[in-house]
Amino acid sequence: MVTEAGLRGRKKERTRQSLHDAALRLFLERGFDRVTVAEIAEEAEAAVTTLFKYFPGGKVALVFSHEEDRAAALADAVRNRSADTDPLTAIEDFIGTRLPFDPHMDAASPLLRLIFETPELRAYARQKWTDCEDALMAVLVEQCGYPDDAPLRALARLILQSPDIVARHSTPRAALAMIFANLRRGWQLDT
Amino acid sequence: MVTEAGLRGRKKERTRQSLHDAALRLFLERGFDRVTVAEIAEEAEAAVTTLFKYFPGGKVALVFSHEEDRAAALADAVRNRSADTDPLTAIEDFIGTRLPFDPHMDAASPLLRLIFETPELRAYARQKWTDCEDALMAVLVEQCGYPDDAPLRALARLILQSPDIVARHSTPRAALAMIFANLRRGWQLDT
DNA sequence: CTACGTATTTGCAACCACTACATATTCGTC
DNA sequence: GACGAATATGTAGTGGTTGCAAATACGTAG
Repeated sequence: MVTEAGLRGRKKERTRQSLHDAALRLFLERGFDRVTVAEIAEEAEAAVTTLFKYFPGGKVALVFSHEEDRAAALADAVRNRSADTDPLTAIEDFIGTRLPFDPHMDAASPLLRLIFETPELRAYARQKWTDCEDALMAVLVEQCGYPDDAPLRALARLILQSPDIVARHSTPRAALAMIFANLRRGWQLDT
Repeated sequence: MVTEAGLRGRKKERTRQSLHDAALRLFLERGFDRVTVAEIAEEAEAAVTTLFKYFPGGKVALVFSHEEDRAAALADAVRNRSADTDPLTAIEDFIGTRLPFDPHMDAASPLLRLIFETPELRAYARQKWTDCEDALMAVLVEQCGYPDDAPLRALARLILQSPDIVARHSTPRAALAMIFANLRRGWQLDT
């Protein structure tokens, strides 16, 4: 999403950023539930109602400022994969790029710690993945021959759990690979 | 859990039941988020504070009155399985007994419809399963030889998603069997 | 540069889930 | 019947979230 042109657009972006920054600063300083939305608004020099206009997802959404249409991106990644790549590998790669980068550096990242240790935030992050279920299943049905839809829906569901599963792991990518190896063996999609 | 003896115990049970009944009646009549806890308390002739004393889980918990220590029950089911049953089958059977019974009868059940169509309630039901993750992984580690813990944690996670996955299915048990067949092939535990 | 229409912001009041606390009531028991 | 412990109640919050009408700021046409 590109920043709107004009003074208005710039101010909008600045306000959004200001709210996001204020929220992160206060959350990291005091912990998620020791900060009120009123305080965030004040710190960002905005009204509470403005805050909710920018982040309809509420307090939790303030942490995740850069939203993407992940479902569409995931579906694209599978459809436009290179010829020598099977669907599951394309999905694995896609998820891999959305994972915390360096295991040691990121494990120490205060923001990741905050998200990991705050149930509400973790649930939100997880749901952003599971919201892709319908899209993922659609693309699986389209790309893999399979007698029934049910196993593919189950597979989609299980795949979308993997980011949250490996997030607590010390080597997320390795854990992801292990899960995908087992899923591949279990479902045998190939085609 | 057995009802406590004496007048006191009987009244406690009656109050709890009264709150549960009132909540279900109102929820089914108007929908979950069109009912306030104040209304439920009034309908049950109790104070709001009393309501929260009985259901610390809040509004959602009012729907699920009979709580069990599911984690312990699941672990027991695996440990005390008959000699010719493997761990995964024991788990599958356990989950099977906690699923909605008759597919046609239950699909029409207003209560199940309510739970299914109310995100908050579905999330609560799902979490009661996923809360068993640690216990299930512990028992898997104990019962199955496996080089690393990580795949078993992933397996536990995926297994505990299955109840929610198959809940929307027209033939939950068949769907469950299919998922477990794939998981079995994928993880190859067999001991 | 000015005035007007529209997008955005603001403060206010309200709703509701949930909690802390002090007070009252009820049950079991002596 | 009286006393102590468990339970219930009402009140008064806190805090997230929303609706609304008034105020403000931006873009633009004249």
